Amino acid sequence: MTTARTPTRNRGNRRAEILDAAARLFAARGFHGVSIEDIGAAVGVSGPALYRHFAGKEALLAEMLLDVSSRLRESAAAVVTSATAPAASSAETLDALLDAQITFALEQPALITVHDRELGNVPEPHRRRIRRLQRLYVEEWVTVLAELHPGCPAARLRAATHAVFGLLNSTPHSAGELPARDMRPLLRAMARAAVDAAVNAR
Amino acid sequence: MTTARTPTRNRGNRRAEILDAAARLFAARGFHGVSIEDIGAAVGVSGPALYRHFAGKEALLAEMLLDVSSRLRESAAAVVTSATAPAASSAETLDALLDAQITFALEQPALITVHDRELGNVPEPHRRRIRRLQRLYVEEWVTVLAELHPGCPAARLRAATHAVFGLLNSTPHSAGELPARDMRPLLRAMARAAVDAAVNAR
DNA sequence: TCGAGATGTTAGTCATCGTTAACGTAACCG
DNA sequence: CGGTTACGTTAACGATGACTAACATCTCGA
Repeated sequence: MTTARTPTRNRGNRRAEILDAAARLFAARGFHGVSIEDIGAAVGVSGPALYRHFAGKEALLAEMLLDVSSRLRESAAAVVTSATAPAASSAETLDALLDAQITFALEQPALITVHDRELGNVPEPHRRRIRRLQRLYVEEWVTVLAELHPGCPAARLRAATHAVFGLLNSTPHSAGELPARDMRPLLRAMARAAVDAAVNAR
Repeated sequence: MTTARTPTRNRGNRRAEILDAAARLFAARGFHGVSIEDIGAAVGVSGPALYRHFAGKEALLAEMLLDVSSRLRESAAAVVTSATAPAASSAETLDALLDAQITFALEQPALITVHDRELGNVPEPHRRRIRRLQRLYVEEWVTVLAELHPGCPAARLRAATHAVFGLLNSTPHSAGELPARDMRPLLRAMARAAVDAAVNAR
């Protein structure tokens, strides 16, 4: 519990440390169920110290969600654009998208949880930007799925995408059931099968 | 918007009306993001009137979750026991479980949402009972899945069950994307495929 | 008719919470 | 050195919110 390490402590890490602790707390008890004092205590400082790093509680949440949604979106964009150069099959691109999302869900369950629960608590300037990024991320998936099965209406593909996210983001609920080593292939297999079933019309 | 109908108004309905409104509000803004005043306003009375019907805010939540989890559990028990009499295949039993859960998710999205987010806010006497019912519900599924593929370890089946719940409960997120008429078969197909993929070892 | 019970209302309480203010201190830089 | 910057502290302030108290009203059964 001795927090100090060097006289000049963890310099830029405080912000990240706070964001990390806040994510876990928000995921566990919800945005309004966590106080500024709680977050401070989780990183070893107390209360109003957070205002040295963030403009306020909502700003903290906004930055957190903005970071998550842009990271997701960027990872998807990277996968898709890098795949267009060679004649990569849409199926392979989809697998890459799946793997990226699975990695994120397994490594950052708290962030994933907060990301799809707490958007409503972000004030309006940033709210729109986050929604936009989320929409772009979904559309990335929809585009790939559309190539996989051109006849399928976009609404159905969107619904299927959300369903797959629901499946993959269930990770926090089954925490501890299965080690990540087994969880990853299980989720991959289930998600792939679900996507195929959705895309192959009935 | 004229709320009165007969002089002797909706007698026993007030409680149900309150629970319904509270479920929607909790789903949208989280337990701590909703005030007693908000819930009262949603049913046309104001504030402390709720204490004529519930002991408090937490008691209201407890009753809501207890009701949901026992209804789910009962529906699953009914499906399973009614299926054992004839030589119903496990696959058919699983389909019945799936359909029941899909119906619930499509008809009561708010309840489903609150059910897997807000357990942490239920005080301890009831918390245990709700957890117990949830566990029994999951075990009902696991039992059926185990018959479907005896070699599969129970932990894997449990994880798969949670993943399927995640898929089916994604309904609130894709609200409006697709009409329920199309949503139901889509969810059914995706869930069935996901279950098969999970159970057939790799 | 009248008293009881069920169901509201408004006004107040007490705790909690987000945020600001005022103040320390240690490192760095001229 | 001396002063700025970065980062903390504790003490308030104001708002909100859960819950209680005191007080109507309406329906109904004896």
